[in-house]
Amino acid sequence: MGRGKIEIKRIDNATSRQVTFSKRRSGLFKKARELSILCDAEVGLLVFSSTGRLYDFASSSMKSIIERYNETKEDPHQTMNASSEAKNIPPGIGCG
Amino acid sequence: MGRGKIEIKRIDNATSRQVTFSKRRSGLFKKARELSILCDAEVGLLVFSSTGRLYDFASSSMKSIIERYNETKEDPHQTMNASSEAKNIPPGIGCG
DNA sequence: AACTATTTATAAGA
DNA sequence: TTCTTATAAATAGTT
Repeated sequence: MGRGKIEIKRIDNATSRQVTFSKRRSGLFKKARELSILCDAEVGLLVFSSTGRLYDFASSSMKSIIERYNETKEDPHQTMNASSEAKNIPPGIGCG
Repeated sequence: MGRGKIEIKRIDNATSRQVTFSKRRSGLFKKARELSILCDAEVGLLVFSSTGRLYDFASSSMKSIIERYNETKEDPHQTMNASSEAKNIPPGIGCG
């Protein structure tokens, strides 16, 4: 979205990269917040800039979200999950 | 962005909420990935739907991102951080 | 930091 | 739930 289309590849110019990081980070966090509110979802977002600074957002508390993540990973049964690492079939959807 | 503007508040209708969740989740993950590539950032995103399903994205490995997060929280010195929970002053920006 | 021309995302609807 | 379309938002390049 902008004056021109861009390729999704690392921005070489450090200044442009910093400016884009600032703009897109802002947009990403806004959307993470909106998703959590609109859809009643629990969202945790962690971003480390290339200079090592941390930016985070958590709809509840990051600690509880990470704990829930770890529990879900240990016990995939409790709620079933569809992570990008362990693809699976949604429970009760399309399995009538 | 759509046929009409919407308020950012929980969507009551369960079906609409599910549809919106699906669309926006997709957009959020796409942008998380783009930010990590364009700006050479380390990004971790955790989303639990209201039905308890987990969706995640990690530009490297979620484990390492969580560890880095915990380390940064324990030792705010190593790189300084600007989390939403602990506001602070950006190092070397706007300071003289 | 502000400004817009454009590209994207997406709310409704089919 | 996938596809389409009108419109709202995000943002790339510029100032």
